[in-house]
Amino acid sequence: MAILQKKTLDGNVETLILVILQEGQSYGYEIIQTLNDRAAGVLKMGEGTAYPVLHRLEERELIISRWTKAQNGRKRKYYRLTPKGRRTLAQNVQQWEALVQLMQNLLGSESVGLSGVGK
Amino acid sequence: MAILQKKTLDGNVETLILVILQEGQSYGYEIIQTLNDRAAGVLKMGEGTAYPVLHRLEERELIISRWTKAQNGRKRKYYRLTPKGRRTLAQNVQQWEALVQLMQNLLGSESVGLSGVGK
DNA sequence: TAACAATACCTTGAACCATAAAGTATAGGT
DNA sequence: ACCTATACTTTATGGTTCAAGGTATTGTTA
Repeated sequence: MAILQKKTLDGNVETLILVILQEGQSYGYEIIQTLNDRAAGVLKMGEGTAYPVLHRLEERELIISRWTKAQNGRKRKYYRLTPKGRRTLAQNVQQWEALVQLMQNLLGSESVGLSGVGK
Repeated sequence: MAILQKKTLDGNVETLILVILQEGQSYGYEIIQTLNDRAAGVLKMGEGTAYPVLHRLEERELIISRWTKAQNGRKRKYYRLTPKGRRTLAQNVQQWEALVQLMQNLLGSESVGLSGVGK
């Protein structure tokens, strides 16, 4: 059960968060849980990673926030995508797909992985 | 024809170079050309990116170098994988595959990309 | 022959990113 | 009274890519 290391994840956290928000508004704490849940053990994103990214995204106007008071009495900062954020997400996905193609292109020919990594 | 941005590529240059070297020994200048050729316009890696990575890889003993004098009279520093490098490559590939699964998992449900990125 | 392009290496500085760690605050349960 | 879970924040650190600038040699072209 490989846990994704920092360098593997590098550059994709932004996209991951945008994807979650594309499915509907959410707040930091929930976004982290959603991601870690859906990643099924592969990902353990901490708050120190997610919150700075959210702030960066808002500064770039890809998302906007709104403070709310939840039924449980807690304050939550809900985020949702802006049109600009939607466009950026689509571009990120294109970048991702280009990278996948490149990597598959290079990894494909040789039988790398799948062997030789015994404990 | 999307050109891979820095952040997209982040963390994968090491793997890319290890893959090339797994196919046989090579030297910096040639590795760069090979990668850019095979990337077919998606990647334009510069020397300032590749050489530091090669030095880092050698320091970590994932590759070893050997100076040679080529037929054209030029000096080349040939690199080849060490067993440790081979293991690391295999691990990197595993990490990559885990990331691909995660991303596909999250991107799959919604129709992201493929539209909305005009011009 | 002088100039240039291609080959081949190197280093430095800036910018960016993920992350651990430490901190604040509140609600609810034991 | 204490602890856990929820919820947000900031700072400091280390790692990465990359543009830019630099050296040196070979072969080609004006």
